[in-house]
Amino acid sequence: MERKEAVKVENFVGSPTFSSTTDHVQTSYPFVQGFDFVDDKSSLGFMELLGVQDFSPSLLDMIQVQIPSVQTPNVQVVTEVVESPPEVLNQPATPNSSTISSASSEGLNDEPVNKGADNEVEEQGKTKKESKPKKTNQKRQREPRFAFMTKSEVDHLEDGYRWRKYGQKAVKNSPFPRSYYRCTTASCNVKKRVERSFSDPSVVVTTYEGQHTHPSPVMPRPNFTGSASDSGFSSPAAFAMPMQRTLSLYQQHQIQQQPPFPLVNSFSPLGLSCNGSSTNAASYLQQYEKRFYTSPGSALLKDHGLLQDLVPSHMLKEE
DNA sequence: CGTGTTTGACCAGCGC
DNA sequence: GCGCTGGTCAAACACG
Repeated sequence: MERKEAVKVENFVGSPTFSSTTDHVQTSYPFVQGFDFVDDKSSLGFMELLGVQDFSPSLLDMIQVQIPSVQTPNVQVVTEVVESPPEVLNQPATPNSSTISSASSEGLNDEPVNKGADNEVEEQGKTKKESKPKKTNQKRQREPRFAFMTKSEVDHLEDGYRWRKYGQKAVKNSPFPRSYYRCTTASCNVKKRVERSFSDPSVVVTTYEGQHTHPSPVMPRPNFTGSASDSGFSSPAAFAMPMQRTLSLYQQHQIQQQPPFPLVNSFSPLGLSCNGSSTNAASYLQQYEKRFYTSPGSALLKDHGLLQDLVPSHMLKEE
């Protein structure tokens, strides 16, 4: 099954069908409200999962951007930053600034998190019942999460990392199940959830949680100076995550001197260091901006986690 | 044999 | 307290 998907991903990347263009690519940033398919309760489950509750239409309008297609892949991405508790999101949003977000206390603690998956694994030779002295008085803490929508036939999009599926649950009011994946690399507890939009079955919603503590194990570091030909990719891991779109858009905004949203999260949701207590979307943006614009080539090459794994090298080359 | 998926059961959080 | 739901575990299974 998974293998079949992998094959499909390859086709997804390289096939002429995929490279054919659509009229536009719609990209929404970076609030949950950006999920324009959220129009019923079925999707709310996901929104709740993301910890967002306010779905203001006006905000939605504000953050949605449509850009004309220029070599636009048939992909729709809605990038999203979800790293804040709802109360933080309710902060007055300045239209120009990246509204978004904000500091998230959630999951950014240095404190060891009692997540059932990590260290617990070793101790879990015992029965499940007697172990799991999980959270005591503290609420469950989560890593910052980043979600984006991708218009794709396949549910599990290749992103250069290796994932192990550890669960699948039916989503309330949705015919499509949600799959849970964990990074297979030891000591890396990045997780991701994949589900298909109920309203638009062609849209896959992927939510990443946590940060990779390692480079992509699948894709050899591409040589951005020309390793990837125009004809294809040497690795399936070079899946052309529509991030490229956001990058372009980001640059557009730069040119227009219009403070963009923290698209940085859409480039590399997990590749940035966000271990600070004051981490927020804006600071992500600043971080990325700094790295990207001070040394575009090297910054991208160096360590952008998903970015360099998701964005085809020939795309980056163009940037 | 190693790796990954499937799937039922379990657990915690939350609302009532 | 109870029921619902999301998230996770882990045994069984499939596959190369």
